Amino acid sequence: MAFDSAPSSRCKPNCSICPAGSRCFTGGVSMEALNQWNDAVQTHMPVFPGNGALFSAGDVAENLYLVRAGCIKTYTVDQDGNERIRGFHLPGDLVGLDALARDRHPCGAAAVEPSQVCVIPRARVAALATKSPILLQRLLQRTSHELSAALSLSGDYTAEQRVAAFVLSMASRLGGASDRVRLPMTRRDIGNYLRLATETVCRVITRLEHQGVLESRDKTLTVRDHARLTELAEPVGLSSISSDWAIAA
Amino acid sequence: MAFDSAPSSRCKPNCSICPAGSRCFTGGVSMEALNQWNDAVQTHMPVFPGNGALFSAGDVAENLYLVRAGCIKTYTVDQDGNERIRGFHLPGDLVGLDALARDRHPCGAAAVEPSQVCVIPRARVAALATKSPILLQRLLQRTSHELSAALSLSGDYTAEQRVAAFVLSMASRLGGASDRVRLPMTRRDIGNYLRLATETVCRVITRLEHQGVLESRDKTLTVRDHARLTELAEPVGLSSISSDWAIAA
DNA sequence: CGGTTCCTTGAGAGAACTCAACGTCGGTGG
DNA sequence: CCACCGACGTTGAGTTCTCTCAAGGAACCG
Repeated sequence: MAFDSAPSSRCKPNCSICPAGSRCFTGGVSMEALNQWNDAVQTHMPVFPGNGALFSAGDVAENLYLVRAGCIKTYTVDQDGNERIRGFHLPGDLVGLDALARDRHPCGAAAVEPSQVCVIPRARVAALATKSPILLQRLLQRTSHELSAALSLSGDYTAEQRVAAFVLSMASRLGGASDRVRLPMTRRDIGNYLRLATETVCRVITRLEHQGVLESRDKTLTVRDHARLTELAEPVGLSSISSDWAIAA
Repeated sequence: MAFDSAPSSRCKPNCSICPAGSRCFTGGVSMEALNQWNDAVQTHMPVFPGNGALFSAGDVAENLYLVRAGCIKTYTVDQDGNERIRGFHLPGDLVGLDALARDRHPCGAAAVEPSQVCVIPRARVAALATKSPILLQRLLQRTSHELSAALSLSGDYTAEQRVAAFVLSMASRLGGASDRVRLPMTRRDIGNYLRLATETVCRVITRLEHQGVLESRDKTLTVRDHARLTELAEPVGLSSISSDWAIAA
């Protein structure tokens, strides 16, 4: 909410030199559509953990955000004060999609690590969607991808399956070709997102380490047995969802 | 799949006399938008349980469907053959939204009870979305509502909370003012959807009956203690999602 | 160098699952 | 007409997985 009204930076971004690169929402669209989109982007700005939220649940949805760098989590807070993390948004991801059809944000958003987001006024998004079919399609696409991810996690999977799917999903979305995955969020956040106790997340990672599937060091995991991890994650179906973003027309 | 290519009925529906009435996706839009929508509706047709699916996961998404009457379930089948129900679609609900941004259906759809659906060719939907902002908004709205519902159920709630939320959600979506709720699907389907064993669903309903909260008779439940049921369901937040469809502009 | 947060490991408890059995209902065929 | 069969709903008993509670160590910060 603090940032919504008072961005601390006001430089106009240029999509062609964005660090999110091809992982961006706009990846692969025509130059014309990209320029339309770029025109709609008002500014980009930094977001830091602990410095207040990007926006809070119930706030008037003024903007749509696009993660340039870092990691943004969205969450709801129930009346008992318990946080429920709805998703982690990585570079190229949109934040605030679920407010497109409403006036207000149904969830809050905050940085997990020092991050940067592009700001797109909501009115510009709506206008753009009617002008550019490809961007409209992308919006629907991302929204339905989020839907699929949510549905995937709503299954009754074991802790091992959930963690395996999460690791693979993050690896895929971060787009690195290497086996190393840096998880910027805390174990508590991971557990909250996967609906597991923090301790269970730790235990599972330890167990997978003993089995030679993973290696854990600080916040970085190294995948040692990719086949086994995939086998574990397969029923959840989370990884297949995030990886086809770039492919779809 | 069978129906996708060979509808057994070909009568052009008229939105103004539809049994789904105001609960429909189009509820409350201008007459002009409604007519545009009605033009896009190709036909309506019956769907029966056990007679094959409306469409299957992986099928080319040719149409969007709108439930006129009955109940349609959408589901995925994992490689072990286990069905995972993603949602129940009641009169006025759209089926196939998650395929809007793709070529193929990510899930299958089948009737839970004898039902009727309107058929809208996918190409017409896309065209309509760019022409009519209100219909586009409704599409995004419904998609994000489904997202919210999925996220609600992904929480780690107790069996009692899940069942309570489900009953209230169904009651609200069926739109009846009475305390009676007919659940057309089997206990197995309910359990599958809520990620509970069939037996657990039974036990919970029995327990709620003993507590004087519910009364169960065949497939119809009667809510005796609405306050208690709401209290139980509240943390899940499922009921609040489905009930504001008619309100939003 | 205290204080805080995060990560990790252990022990016990509880909720839901699995396995199993039984009653009911509706359809089928002898 | 009735026996049989399968699907569904319900209830009981034991098991398992994850959570809760508890504690210790490591990293970070004022």
